[in-house]
Amino acid sequence: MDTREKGFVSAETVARLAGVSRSAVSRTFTDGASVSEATRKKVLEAADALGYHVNHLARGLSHERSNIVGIVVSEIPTPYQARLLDEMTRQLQAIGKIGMVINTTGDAASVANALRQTLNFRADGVIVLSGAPDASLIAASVANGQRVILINRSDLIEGPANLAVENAETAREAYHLLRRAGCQRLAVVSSTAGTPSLTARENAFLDAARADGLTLPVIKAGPTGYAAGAEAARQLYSRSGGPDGVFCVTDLLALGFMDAARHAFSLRVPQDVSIIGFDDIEQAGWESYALTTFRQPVEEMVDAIVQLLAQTGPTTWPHAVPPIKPIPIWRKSVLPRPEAG
Amino acid sequence: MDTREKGFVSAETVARLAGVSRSAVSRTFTDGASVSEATRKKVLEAADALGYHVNHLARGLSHERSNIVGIVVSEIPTPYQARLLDEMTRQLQAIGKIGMVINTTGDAASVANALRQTLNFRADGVIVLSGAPDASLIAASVANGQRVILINRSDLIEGPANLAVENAETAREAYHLLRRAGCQRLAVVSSTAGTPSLTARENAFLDAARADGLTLPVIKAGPTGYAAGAEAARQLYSRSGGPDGVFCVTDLLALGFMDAARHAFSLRVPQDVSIIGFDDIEQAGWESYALTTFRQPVEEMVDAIVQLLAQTGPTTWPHAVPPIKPIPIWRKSVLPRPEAG
DNA sequence: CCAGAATTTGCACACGGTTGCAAGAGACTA
DNA sequence: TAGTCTCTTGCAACCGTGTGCAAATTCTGG
Repeated sequence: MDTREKGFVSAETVARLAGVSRSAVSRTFTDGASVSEATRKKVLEAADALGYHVNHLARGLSHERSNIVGIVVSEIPTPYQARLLDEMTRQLQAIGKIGMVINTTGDAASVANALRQTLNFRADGVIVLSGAPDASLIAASVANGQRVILINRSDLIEGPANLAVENAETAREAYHLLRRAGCQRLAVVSSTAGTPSLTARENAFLDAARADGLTLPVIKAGPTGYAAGAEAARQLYSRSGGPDGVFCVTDLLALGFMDAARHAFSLRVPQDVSIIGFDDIEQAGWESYALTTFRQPVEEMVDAIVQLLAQTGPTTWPHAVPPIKPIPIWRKSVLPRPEAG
Repeated sequence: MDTREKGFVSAETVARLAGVSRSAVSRTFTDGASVSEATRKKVLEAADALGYHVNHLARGLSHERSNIVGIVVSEIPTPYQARLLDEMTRQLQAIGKIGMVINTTGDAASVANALRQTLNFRADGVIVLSGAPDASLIAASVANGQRVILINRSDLIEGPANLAVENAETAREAYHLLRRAGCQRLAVVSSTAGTPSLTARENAFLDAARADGLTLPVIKAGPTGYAAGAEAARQLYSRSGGPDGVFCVTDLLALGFMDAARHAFSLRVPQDVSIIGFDDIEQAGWESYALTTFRQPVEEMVDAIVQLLAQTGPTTWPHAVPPIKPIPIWRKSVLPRPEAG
């Protein structure tokens, strides 16, 4: 071994051991730099012996890219968020970048802090999965040359790209699915979280119903998915005339709703009530639920984002990235169309 | 606004605008440095006008701490992992550090790469949640002064801290719980993933049974939790004499097992079969499952880890951090003791 | 108003890399 | 052998920040 006791080893040390200049070491580890095969070999051997690893922080100083991408997120244990985070870190690594996740509570101050962190670390870009960042702060990020990508934030600010899912169209489709299944008394279940996506789904469903002359109850029984869904069922079925068709703006809400409807009110799904969700989280496919829902094509979404991040060039885009279209997944929580039975 | 068009603004620029030296700017943003109130004010105003943010990469160069902590993980969408990741990022932020997550496939090469990344970014420490890192690579990390914390890796290497959960003791407790519930034909359900934790639980349960003169079937029907659990049930019940008491080394396995037992074989839980899990993921508490299980005290675990990371001083510890004790959570998937009924 | 103490400020170097530039080393041709 | 061309190599400047040291300024007390 060597005599070094603590701290990281630098290119200087490697250079001395290999008997070359510090530049030679640098070039050995820089793609496309000019080094002879002989010195490269000497350098690699010395580096290996000393356990040398290029300092990316220092590299990021002179180079303009840090290869760090900030991911601003909240409620990581939520299946949908976790899935997104998984795909995101994986694909970022595939293009040589690394994700720095910043866990927020979702409120403005917390998100502001998160954005500041990404600026402090000179991140190449920020992906905002949750929370509604202040417009001025986003402007600051963009002004500093940072790429900002918002997911499903409806704020129309110039500069950041906004990856949108077709919430409204899909909610309308959900409405017609339930109608065609023969449902008469519809209801919408949402949560008090009130993110732009959820509100968009809610409103589109209500609008479609209004076009048919119906006004529907909307229940928001709490902030978190499963519990709020269960509570919504309790409220809706505690008196007679409960719905026979329910659109839950989130799969988690749907699963909670289904469990409460079945166990607290002995309702059968879909015979007594048809339930339709949104997201297609893994649990929606479990045998106890077999939830009919709309899949968010996470892989495709992340792919679109990562491509934006990968390209070099201008750091602002027209914020109209083509919206992503969820895919209907038929399982067993919605009655088949009468004529199709 | 200002005339700067692209790129980040540096302390130099702020200094010029404020009419002070660059040192003054640096000191304004350094805790405990000596600056007069007047210049601090001038600097802060200029910084605000320009959108200046201290460059943590540069700061980490001279300073010994980067405030980055690597988190090596795989299968993020798994509820248990997601929960751990959530708590980890949250608590790291609370002590002023930031988590850089590296998503691995779990195999040796992938983990090796992950560790190299943390060295490249001069992370203050690495937390390895999954995968079995090569001993030599860990040694390299430790030699470079990086704190390494392994979670539930049984490898006894000098240097890294190893946070252990009492897998064996808890599995033994599970065995006695099932026996006291009156179960006669026991089985163990595990996965082909074969991580040290899972194997430890498996073996301890089998050993306890062997002490009673029993030999038990162990089914490993696949790598991923839910599907492997369901498949295990299919294998065990496809011929007569299936178990009336099952220990699933993971909650996900238990939920899959339960679903298949109920829906494919019309078995009642717990009347026909008692099922006990491990982890206490959120879904275990859902009404459809009401799984009796052992909770891993994630918050407490992460707290222990973060405390190790927070302290300054030597970068190696005696690897005997006091092991964490899971807490039994009684729900409805195990028969109550006969005499207690 | 002055000496001395206390505080603030700027200079210059360090941190660990990258890179333009010019000089050096071979290789090839005439 | 000289001349030209190509490939390597080292020097030195730079990226943006922290900080020891000495000079400059302000404050305090007489």
